[in-house]
Amino acid sequence: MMLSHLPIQSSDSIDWVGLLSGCMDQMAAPAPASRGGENCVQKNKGKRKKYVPPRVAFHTRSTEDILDDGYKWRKYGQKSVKNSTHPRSYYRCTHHTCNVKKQIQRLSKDKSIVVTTYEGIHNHPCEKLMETLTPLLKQLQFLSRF
DNA sequence: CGCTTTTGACCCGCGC
DNA sequence: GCGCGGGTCAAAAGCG
Repeated sequence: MMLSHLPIQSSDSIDWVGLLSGCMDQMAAPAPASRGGENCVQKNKGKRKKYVPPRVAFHTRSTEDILDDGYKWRKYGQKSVKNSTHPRSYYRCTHHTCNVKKQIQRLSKDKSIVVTTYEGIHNHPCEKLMETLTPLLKQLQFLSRF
């Protein structure tokens, strides 16, 4: 899991709100069927509820809406929510193999706070992260020899 | 030219 | 059963 890597620049505080439901054991999220009626995978099978994908939410103090966390996101919707004057944006990871979603919302109380909610786990490596990490890892390996 | 964003419509779950 | 709120789709426009 790589969740603590976020290279957040313009934020001075991150509060985990976070629900880590189901944790990492169900990271292989089944691809959603087309749209509409088929997306409710295993409704009442056994005692499982509904299949809740692992979901993580955290608050970030930032003036920017979009936190570049190393992955590429494509926006697919925007909705105004109740209890908030600001709209909520829906993003999806652009990797075809990876159906991780995230939604970004601003607090109506404090518009300098951005709530980012991740849903699902990336099942592919993050190139940007690797670029950053590789030289560090090499250095670590080198240093650990002494 | 290909990919992303925008935006209204559509669909579904849930509460009443 | 119906209405509302919230999530997603998809066509068209926009941008590099």
